[in-house]
Amino acid sequence: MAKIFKALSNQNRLELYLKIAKAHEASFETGCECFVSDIIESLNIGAPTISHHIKELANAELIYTEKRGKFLICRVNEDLVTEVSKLLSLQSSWE
Amino acid sequence: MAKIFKALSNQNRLELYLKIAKAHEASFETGCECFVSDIIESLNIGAPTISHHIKELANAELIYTEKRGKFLICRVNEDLVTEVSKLLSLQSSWE
DNA sequence: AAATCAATTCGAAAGTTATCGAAATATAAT
DNA sequence: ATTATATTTCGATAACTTTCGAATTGATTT
Repeated sequence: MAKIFKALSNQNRLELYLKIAKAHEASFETGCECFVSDIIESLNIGAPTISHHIKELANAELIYTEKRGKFLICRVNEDLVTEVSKLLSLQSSWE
Repeated sequence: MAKIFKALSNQNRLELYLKIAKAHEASFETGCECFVSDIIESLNIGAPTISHHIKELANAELIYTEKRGKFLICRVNEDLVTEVSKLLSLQSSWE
């Protein structure tokens, strides 16, 4: 569980995740996909770093990735986010 | 926000937080308090490290601390946890 | 087949973090 | 007053992270 928090603990990685989540939302009807190449421009870090961050998000299972041609597609793992959310909600439901 | 996740991204620190939360729950009627000295024994790290971790949790505003005599009392900041939980819930409410 | 484009791998630099033991501080108990 | 207890500060070290540029791979376009 700490692993999941760790994946979101870096500013750029959190933004990356939120962008994937947002793209997910925007393209819901077209299949919930997100191309990394679109994201690279909007974050102020290089492609190798993004590649590394994506791997960490995927490793924490916060996102799923899939190679399509020369592009990489990212989708959020909604179930996991729901779980984390539930754990935290539990923590604050005692009053 | 990444700061909050970072505070929970270390295994020992997360356990520490959960113990504080749990003690909080258990001692609700007696004032929602938690003594650090009780926790030290159950985690496998030294007192200086615990002191450091507590400072980080407090710095992220996940907990409040208060010195009572020679003891330190920790309380969880329920509002903040609720906020994080809400943010995450939003992320997974698109379907 | 050559050029282009997206992404990855590699190696390195700089910065941050977790943890420790020893010493210090502050409060409480004897 | 001395001793014991809880926590903090300090300095050090080892491990980890973020980020980069250069080189590489794999796929598409020309």
